[in-house]
Amino acid sequence: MADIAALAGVSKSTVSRALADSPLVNNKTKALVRKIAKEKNYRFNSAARNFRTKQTLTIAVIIAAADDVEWSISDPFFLEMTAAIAEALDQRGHQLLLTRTRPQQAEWIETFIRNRQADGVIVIGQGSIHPQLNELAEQFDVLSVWGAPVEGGQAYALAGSNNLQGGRLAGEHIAETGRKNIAFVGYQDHPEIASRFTGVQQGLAAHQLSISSELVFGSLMDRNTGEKSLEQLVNRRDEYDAVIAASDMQAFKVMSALQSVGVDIPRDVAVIGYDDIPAAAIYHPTLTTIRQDRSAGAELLVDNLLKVLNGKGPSCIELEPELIIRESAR
Amino acid sequence: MADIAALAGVSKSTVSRALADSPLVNNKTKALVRKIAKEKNYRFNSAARNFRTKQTLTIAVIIAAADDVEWSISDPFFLEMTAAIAEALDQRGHQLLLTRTRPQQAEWIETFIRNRQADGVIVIGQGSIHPQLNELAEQFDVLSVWGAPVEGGQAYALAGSNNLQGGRLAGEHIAETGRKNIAFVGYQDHPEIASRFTGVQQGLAAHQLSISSELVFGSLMDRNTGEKSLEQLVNRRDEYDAVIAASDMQAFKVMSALQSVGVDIPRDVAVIGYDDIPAAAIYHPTLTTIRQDRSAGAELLVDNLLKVLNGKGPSCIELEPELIIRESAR
DNA sequence: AGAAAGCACACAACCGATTGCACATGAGTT
DNA sequence: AACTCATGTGCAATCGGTTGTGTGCTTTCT
Repeated sequence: MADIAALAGVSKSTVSRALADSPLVNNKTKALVRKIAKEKNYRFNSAARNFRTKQTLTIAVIIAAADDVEWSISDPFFLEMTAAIAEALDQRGHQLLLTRTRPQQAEWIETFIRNRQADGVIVIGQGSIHPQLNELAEQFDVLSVWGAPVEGGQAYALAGSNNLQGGRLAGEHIAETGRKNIAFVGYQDHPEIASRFTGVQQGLAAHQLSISSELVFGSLMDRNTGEKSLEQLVNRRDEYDAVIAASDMQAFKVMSALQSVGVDIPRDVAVIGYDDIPAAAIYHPTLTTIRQDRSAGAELLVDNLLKVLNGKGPSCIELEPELIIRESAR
Repeated sequence: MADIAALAGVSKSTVSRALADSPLVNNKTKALVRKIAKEKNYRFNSAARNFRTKQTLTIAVIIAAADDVEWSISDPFFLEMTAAIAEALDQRGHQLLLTRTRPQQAEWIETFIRNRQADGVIVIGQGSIHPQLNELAEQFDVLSVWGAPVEGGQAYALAGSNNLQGGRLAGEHIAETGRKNIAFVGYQDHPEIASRFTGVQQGLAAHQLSISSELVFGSLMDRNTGEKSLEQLVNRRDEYDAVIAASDMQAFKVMSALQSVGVDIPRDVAVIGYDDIPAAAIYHPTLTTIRQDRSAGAELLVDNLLKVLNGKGPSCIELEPELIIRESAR
């Protein structure tokens, strides 16, 4: 930058301002400086800039893994959400720092914020760590979370799909296809899943149906109990004619397990997932599911975060999910 | 840091050295400084550190999307590889900056290197952009790529699975199951896929089989021609009794399309994929595939990069792939 | 005992940009 | 003609660590 200044016959400050398009600089000077900078192929040093401005234009993204689920591989939905966030951040001139810190571990956020490695943090998957997130949000206003509203509210910015509505869509649709005995699969202690479950119940209730408590199963993704849940689900296969799963990945597991024992999907058992990951359209049969718009969600997460970083209070927005009817339940 | 220095009754430099565990500092002083730093909950400012040391301990990861394929969503394998790289980097004390720049676009690398946002770059998926990568590697020694060796060598560090061997495993296995008429699906102009194809041919040749040129199809993931390729593949379904796909995602597409027209997998047609993404074990039928060890691959990519950054020449290492026999072809 | 060597620490420069403030110039006003 | 004001530019401090060099003290050796 000093070189550019010398070449242009001006001072460093003028170069800095010219490059930053400051109104303090004469247009002619500005043009000259820029021309020289371009010729000399000048690149600003972002380490220096970050240092001076105390902003990194970088956002840390954490895929929240509960201790009981494997990190990252747990669900392609999270990975794709991450990709969508990368895109949204990029459009707004920010970078994405992907981290594998487990948010349950204390101090994690300090690594990013107090060390000034990132300006803010996006957490994908609120899972069952709401309390920790809330505590952090009260200390640092730098948090944007994908998940579901929690009773009593949350101190962090929240974005998510309307899980209640999503569940309702699934419940109503399955009822409309004439199914009577519905099973549900998923973590009950995740706010998102709990809402979906409630929604499903409401949707079924609208058609005078309900879910028997024996047909409610824990998450198939759970490292410890997943295997057992799946086994039970298969054993009781004569007791239901439809399964509503809390995620597409779980729906796949359900279908695969049932198909292996000769159950025909959807003739014998209909299956509905949640997320609409790309594989849902490829599986055989193709999967009926509730779509969460990842791009819109990502933009929401990012915009929420930027608002929080600008000192505005945390917002809480839900996206309307959409029922995608495919072969597995129609 | 100045505060810590004052509290400890020493100078900033001593604090810095104490925290960095420098041998220049007396152990007692070191302990004292650390104790105070801990008490005061001191966090170093990494912006300042990066600025001064000219290293960021950050590595940019680029998922190389060809122009003809959608970014990121193209294949979960890449996303999972990214997650594995995050883990490997983390273990080595580095951060992962996820970027969506398309490497075809000139200047992309300068953004990261000359701006000092990242120390090095890992490219996942060499695709058909070897020439651009090579040119960049000659300018900057900061590149580590997942892909396959290219005729004439490459100036960048390369890691990948032994695609020739992987193809061979697939070819031999399919021959051993008694299949006679084999179809192949995948981008021929990607070095990785080309090697796999050659391997398949070799594996088949060992059993006096070969692939008819009409049964070689382009990638099903291609935005423009993918649809058409799949259609042709389905139309010619009586001409083959096995399909070897260049990736699991393509194998899923094949199975799904064939199943939709009443083809039984594996009775009528056997299918083999490549990658062994998690969904391969869940699809019905479960997918026989060639596993690429993502963790090992990620570590290789990272170690290669760190070597290059330390001034050692670019290495080129191939991992041995593994045949995973499941229901779709046995 | 005096010199050389070694240890522990302090001083201050430095990294490269940004930015508050001072200053110069020229235009506009009274 | 003197004064105000706006505009454009330069000076120098600053961000918070790291590190080369210098210095005082202690230990060791001849």
